[in-house]
Amino acid sequence: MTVYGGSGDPKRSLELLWGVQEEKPKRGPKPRFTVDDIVRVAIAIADAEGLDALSMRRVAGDLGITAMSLYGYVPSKAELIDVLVDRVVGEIEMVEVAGDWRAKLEHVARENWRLNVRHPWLLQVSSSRPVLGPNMIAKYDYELRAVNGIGLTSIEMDLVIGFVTDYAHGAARNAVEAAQVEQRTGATDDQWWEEYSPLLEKVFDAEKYPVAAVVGAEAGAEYGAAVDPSRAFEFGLVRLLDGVAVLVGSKG
Amino acid sequence: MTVYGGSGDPKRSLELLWGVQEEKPKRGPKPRFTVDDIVRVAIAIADAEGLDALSMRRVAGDLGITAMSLYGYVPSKAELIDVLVDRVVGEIEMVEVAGDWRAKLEHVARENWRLNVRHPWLLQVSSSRPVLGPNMIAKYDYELRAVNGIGLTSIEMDLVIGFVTDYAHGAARNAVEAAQVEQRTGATDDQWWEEYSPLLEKVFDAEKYPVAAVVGAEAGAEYGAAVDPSRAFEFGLVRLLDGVAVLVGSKG
DNA sequence: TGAAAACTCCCTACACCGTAGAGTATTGTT
DNA sequence: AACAATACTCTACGGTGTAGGGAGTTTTCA
Repeated sequence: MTVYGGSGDPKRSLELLWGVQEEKPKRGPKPRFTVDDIVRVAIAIADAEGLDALSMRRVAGDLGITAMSLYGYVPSKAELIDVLVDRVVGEIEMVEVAGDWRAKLEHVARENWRLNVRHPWLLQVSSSRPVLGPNMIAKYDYELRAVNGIGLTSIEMDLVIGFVTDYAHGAARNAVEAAQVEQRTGATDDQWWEEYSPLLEKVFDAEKYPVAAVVGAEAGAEYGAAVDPSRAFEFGLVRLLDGVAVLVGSKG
Repeated sequence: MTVYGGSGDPKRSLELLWGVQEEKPKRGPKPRFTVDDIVRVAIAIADAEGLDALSMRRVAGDLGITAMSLYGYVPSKAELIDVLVDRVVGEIEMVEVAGDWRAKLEHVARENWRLNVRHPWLLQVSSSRPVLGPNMIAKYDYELRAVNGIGLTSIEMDLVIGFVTDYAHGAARNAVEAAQVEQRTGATDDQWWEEYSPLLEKVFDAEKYPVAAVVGAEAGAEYGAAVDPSRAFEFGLVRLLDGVAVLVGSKG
């Protein structure tokens, strides 16, 4: 279900990511493709149809070769995914944001949100022991600079960045799932609720759960759905920055 | 990869969850098991070996029957997972916490964290349009009561609870992945880093990324690893509650 | 100018997955 | 005893990642 990055040979993954080339082969037929071709096709598949659709057979098929031929370019699927991740991480807009740390940090959160919404399959790739490709490192440095020189220790800087990026990932996950659920089930939120609510009313005891009854009803009416992920992101972002502000303020 | 809850027939799922029984059959052989037996076995498998190991064949095998026999109890795997989720959600400790909203909200966050760490496969089940079983509803009501009567609107209460639970889920996800990566790769963080760092040093340009170099080194030394998810959770929890406090304070 | 080496790519196979469809065994009712 | 209803099994399909071995193509060296 969840796919794991960094599972393959770290050496080979790093070589792929940083373009370190062992001396290239002299004899034998020329490869028809490059790793770059494969990565491009793979990202297209994952973006359009999700990580479930990204199989070795599918990638190979789109290139016009067989699954096993890919193993001449890439040691296994795990390393391929490592490369995909670092590739799209490079899409993060790493501009110098005018203003204070808060403006910069907000931009960091929004860029992380955007990245994950644009490439939802990223949310399914585990990030423990990530393979540190060039774009991943550039991103880490860029994000740290948002909170550099405002009185935080290195540890605090690292924790704050983790806090912000994790939040953005979680919020993006909710947004992506909400967007996909309609397509997956073939029913809009309205249609779903129309079928679901009469069934639920038979079993839900509004007297036993008065708070849930009131809040659930009001929230549903306000959102026009069970949840509104985009609004939740904006709401949480303010709380989050307020919370960091308390920390920063305590250093002054 | 990600598994989707609530994909099956909502009617049948709700019946399973709320124990609504169609009149039970008179003729034919007695069922050997109950849905409860199946759920218990399935949770044991998922807890011990993850959601990937939870196949219909595996559950059936553990019960001593064949995969297809399960379809007499449960319409499909999707509904089974719906039931699993509501079942473990019932483990949340819904006690009246002494103190103010902050103490209550902290308890909510910790219980969500604990639940997801204890049943890591929960993190792989999509939560859009969740099937609202009895335990899910009880949890929602319980959590809302933590922020009831402190001047927030219904919408704000809903958003705050979403903010807190989403945070706990994300933090738990990191903790679970960090714990699993060692088992999965057969290498401790130390071993991994010993093999990885010399390779990375060849490609990492400390002059190009001075902030990342300093912070990464200090953080690594402090944690004794690349990350410390438990510490990150505690750190973020304080920021998060501080941020909510700003909102609550503005209502006073 | 062969022959051999090196390389890319294909084919087959394995053990899994969820579940459709059809068949069999067991039980209760008439 | 006959029949109906149910529980369960068996087989099959199209999918997964990738191991192993063979086929075909290009370059190098004698």
